Amino acid sequence: MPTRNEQKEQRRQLILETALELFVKKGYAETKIGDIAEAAHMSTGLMFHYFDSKEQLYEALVRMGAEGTNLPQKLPYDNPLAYFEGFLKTLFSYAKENLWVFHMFVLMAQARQSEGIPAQIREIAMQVDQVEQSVKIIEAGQKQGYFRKGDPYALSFTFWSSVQGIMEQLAVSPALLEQGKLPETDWLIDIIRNRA
Amino acid sequence: MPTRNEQKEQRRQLILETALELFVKKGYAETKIGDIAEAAHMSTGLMFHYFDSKEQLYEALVRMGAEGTNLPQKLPYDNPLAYFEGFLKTLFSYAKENLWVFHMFVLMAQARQSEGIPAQIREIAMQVDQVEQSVKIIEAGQKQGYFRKGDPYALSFTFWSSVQGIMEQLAVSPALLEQGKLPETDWLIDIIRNRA
DNA sequence: CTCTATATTGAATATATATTCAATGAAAAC
DNA sequence: GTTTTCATTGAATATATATTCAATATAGAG
Repeated sequence: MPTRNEQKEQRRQLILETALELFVKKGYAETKIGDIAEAAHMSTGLMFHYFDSKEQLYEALVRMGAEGTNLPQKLPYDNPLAYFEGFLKTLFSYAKENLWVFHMFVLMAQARQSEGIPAQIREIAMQVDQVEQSVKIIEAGQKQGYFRKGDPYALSFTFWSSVQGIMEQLAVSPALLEQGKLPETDWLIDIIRNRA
Repeated sequence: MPTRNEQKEQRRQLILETALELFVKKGYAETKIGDIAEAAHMSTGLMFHYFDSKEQLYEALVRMGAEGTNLPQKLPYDNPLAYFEGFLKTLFSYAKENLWVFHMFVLMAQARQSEGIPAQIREIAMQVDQVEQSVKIIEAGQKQGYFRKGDPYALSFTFWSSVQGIMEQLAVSPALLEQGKLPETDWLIDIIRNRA
């Protein structure tokens, strides 16, 4: 691959990373194309050489997120609690080294929930819905006694909303990471664990 | 009080409620003055009869929130777990009947965290920080064996981020409320409870 | 009923910002 | 070394939206 193309791809990547961070910190509308350009050390006009519009740039990010943030479908663990625990451990430790993971997690939720995101982009983000994806697992796990009693949807919703809240906080306050203030995965698993 | 003034106050209140809902659903910049006016069934120009600017309207909301969302300072319970449990119960049941409470809770977090909110407004919101306010209570409660072991700040942060995540979700999906999909307070208390 | 204050509107203005574009520079092709 | 392609810029344009304002309607005071 010629250097020219590599350069182009790197530049594109730089824009995506910069935009992701800003979109998460300030929201879609608050983030000006000029802000992104400045943060990426390039002229505003150049942004449009790489992406046709702000909306398309945002869409590119959401598409990346949709590919990467689904829950693994196969359970490599014999009990479903360990599945969630494994997911959290992986998520936290990986994100700690790759801050964009926090940002992406938050961006996807924003794209799903915030009115004012163009409908077609919302739909892409909707495909990734950990709450829905977990309901069946929780339901089955309840019968085996791993999860506490209660509406499976409410349990799933509570668990994932909590994770979401924590990811958001860490996304905007990375200082907490450096100080090792990360939650233990157990603390969160205990939201759904049956401790009878 | 003459009818004229009452009318004015009601109108002002209507604007505040409408703006609160929209600011939470779409964010500060995404919410146009025209949107608020339309949702409140009035002309855009009239908004400026009641508030000098969009920023001042937002500030008025944050000031209201700063007065209302601090944690009660006196513990009317003999054990600190019951304090948090009482707070959550009150919060959820009251918010269920008064949706603006969800919105206000979320708005305050937004104002605190989102860059792109004017600095002086951020500062007002910063005064309300449940995480900081709870650290000492948790620390003391750990010694008495009520709370699990671990960094008190991390525990407080985890608990409140979880609550935050849930409030956000409920603020944008009130349907969950109607379906009774609310979390049990126990599920959240178990994040911090010591179950040795 | 008349007058005054003020609530309300819709259009005008100012400003911010997304987007376009002509010009320039630099790298690759030949 | 010349030509061609494309990255890059900064200024120009278009558009959206906050804010202002002159005009009108309406409610209360006298």
